[in-house]
Amino acid sequence: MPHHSILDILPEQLRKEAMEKIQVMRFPAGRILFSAGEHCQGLPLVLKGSVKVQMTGVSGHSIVLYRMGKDDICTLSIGCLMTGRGYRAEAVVEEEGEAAMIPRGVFDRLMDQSPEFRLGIMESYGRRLDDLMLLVEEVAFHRMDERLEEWLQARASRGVITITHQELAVELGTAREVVSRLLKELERQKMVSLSRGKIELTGLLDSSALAGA
Amino acid sequence: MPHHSILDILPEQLRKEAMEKIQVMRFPAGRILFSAGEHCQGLPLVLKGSVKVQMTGVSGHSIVLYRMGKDDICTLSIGCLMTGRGYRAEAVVEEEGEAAMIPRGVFDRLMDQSPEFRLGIMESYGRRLDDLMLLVEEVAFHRMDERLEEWLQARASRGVITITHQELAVELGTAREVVSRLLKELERQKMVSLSRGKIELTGLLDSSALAGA
DNA sequence: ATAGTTCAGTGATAAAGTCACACAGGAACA
DNA sequence: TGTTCCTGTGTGACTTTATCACTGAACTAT
Repeated sequence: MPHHSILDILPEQLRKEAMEKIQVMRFPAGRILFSAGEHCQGLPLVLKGSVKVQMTGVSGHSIVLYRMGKDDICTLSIGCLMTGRGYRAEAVVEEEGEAAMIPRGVFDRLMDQSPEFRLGIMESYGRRLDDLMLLVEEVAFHRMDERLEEWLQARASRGVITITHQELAVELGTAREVVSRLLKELERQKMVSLSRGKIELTGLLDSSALAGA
Repeated sequence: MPHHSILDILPEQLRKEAMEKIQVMRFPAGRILFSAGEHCQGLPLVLKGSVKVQMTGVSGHSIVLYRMGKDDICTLSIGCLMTGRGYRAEAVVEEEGEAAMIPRGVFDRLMDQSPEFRLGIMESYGRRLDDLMLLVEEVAFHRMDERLEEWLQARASRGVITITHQELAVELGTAREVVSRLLKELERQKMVSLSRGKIELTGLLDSSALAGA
């Protein structure tokens, strides 16, 4: 493996000590790591898979804030741990994977002893800040039809996406009806073909066709 | 003073070493600390006054992301320093004040040697994350008229606010025309009275009247 | 006073969000 | 093999917000 987890690059002595107190847990897709209002039980460091973090507004509408992948530590949890306040958002496993649950004491010790670990934490924070700033800009200033098309293209590894309009609305932070209408318009333009719970990219949006051509 | 700067609580030896390499600078209101695209020249730690951070979208519209106050370190700068990439946003001094410019080496040393400093940094990051998450929720799900009223009330220390509609539009991440129309409607409802560059709170919005009563 | 600049107001139109409801596709079950 | 139920989708009507294109008002400098 060319890539090591942030825990693997610790000095041997420190690593051994840490690993004794860290539990590694497997998470199936769909598993909720924490919900809004709950209190922090330890810092999840994602080792494999991906987790999406979303929040629900007073209106009851939700929006996906960002995703965590390999070597991301949950910066939200750090904040909750420090302040003792509950989570403001919810974390849901998207691709099954595993995470190391780091207890507070170990976290403090690693921050104290390892420059590499510190760097990893700062990078996680940096990514989160960047993600959120970009999201604010998107939500505030970009048109919904463009955002939808971009989202579809970004996930178009295969030509078919399995998702409901409601879930897609949460991804974009809008209402289900808006997504349904925009998708219908894309279908009229022969860019997608729709069926229950499924979106097939067909026209200019279908990058897999281009790759295969 | 009951409150000490994060630098004051460092152990004496460390503090002396650090202060030798840290420049304290005064900033007048309106002064731009950094602009989008620029590269990081050092980490500003706000000692006094306040700084607003705003970003401009491709469309040319801007939005205020968050504000920094006493003891906030510019988390955006940490990220820029680490990755070597340019700033994505712009920082403007709002209330004149002063900031300590911490060079990279000193920052690394303080992170290594001082748990108190580390805690301060993590708290700054936590606040930023919180601010941005709340902002996303606001922008995505709240109505503009409510957001405008809340903004006005939050700043209504005195009954008069000195701001142009354009500046207010940037605060809320919308267009100047929208602000003008909503304000005009508030004026019809006797909540405010408008004049060039000035908004006077008069009706239910005027908390200073309540306090004085 | 005059010219130039910044601010504010407003109509027309397009995009997006809300509300209310109809209907379609599957799953479960009799 | 229907019938029932649930979830997902489509759509009309209406409101709110964004955009475009102007007009005119208020201040500034000469």
